[in-house]
Amino acid sequence: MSFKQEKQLAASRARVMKALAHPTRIFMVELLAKEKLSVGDLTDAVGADVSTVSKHLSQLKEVGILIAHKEGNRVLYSLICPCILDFIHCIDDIIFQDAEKGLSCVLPGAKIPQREIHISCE
Amino acid sequence: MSFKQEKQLAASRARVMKALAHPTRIFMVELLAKEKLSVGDLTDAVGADVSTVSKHLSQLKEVGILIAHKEGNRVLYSLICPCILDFIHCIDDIIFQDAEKGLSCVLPGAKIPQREIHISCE
DNA sequence: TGGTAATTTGGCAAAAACGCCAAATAGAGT
DNA sequence: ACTCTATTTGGCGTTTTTGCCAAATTACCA
Repeated sequence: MSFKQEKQLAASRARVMKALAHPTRIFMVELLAKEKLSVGDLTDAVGADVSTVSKHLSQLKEVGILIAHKEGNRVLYSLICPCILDFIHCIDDIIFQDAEKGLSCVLPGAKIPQREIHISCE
Repeated sequence: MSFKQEKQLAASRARVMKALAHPTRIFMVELLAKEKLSVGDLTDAVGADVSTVSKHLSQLKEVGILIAHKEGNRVLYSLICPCILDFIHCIDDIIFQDAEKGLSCVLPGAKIPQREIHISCE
């Protein structure tokens, strides 16, 4: 792969990564891993302005993480690729490690939910 | 887990995610997955200002993705948690999907490198 | 057709991220 | 101590992201 192509790939990856790089958006992705939810549902769940939530969802849809379909009055969002969850849980390993080193900012005492499939971090 | 704790966890996750959400930083992480490299090595590899590269590396170190150790004159960085790679490759699934839908911005013809362990997307 | 609820869009001000320069720091060799 | 190389840090202008408001859009229902 050429240098230019490698850069391009990194840019694509960063684009997707960036869509996930926000507390509210990560939170919503996790909720959507369990079930389809409407914009209103998510707005209630995360406690932010509807328009803000809508824009966050657009970003996630834009990069292909979420898909939307209308159901009557509402728009239901759902997670396209469940592997995103493994993804997030891999991050948890890092957070956990950080916590052990006193580096992190996880709330002391907060338990990071266990996952079934563990991608071990050495 | 309380609402506040969930928010906190999402914030921690976003913090790590954000560190990865940059083309240059992702690129460097991938290089570092293969071998330890110095700031100078990476600067040459990515083609950016040294100070910029140094700051990018700091960010990755800050959140516990990289570790640094001095070797004589230089500072060698290396990847702490190899699962980051699975992580990145999961993103590739999304990019690939996007490409199929004509949504993405991957260079046409660019082959996304195959990985051994496939976390399938549905 | 008018009204209402759900969602998206445009706009804008505040905050954060970026990248380069110049200056400071740290180590190796002379 | 002096120099050279490697790296980090401070500063600063530019760009991007964020979040709220108000206005527009869409679908349902009377």
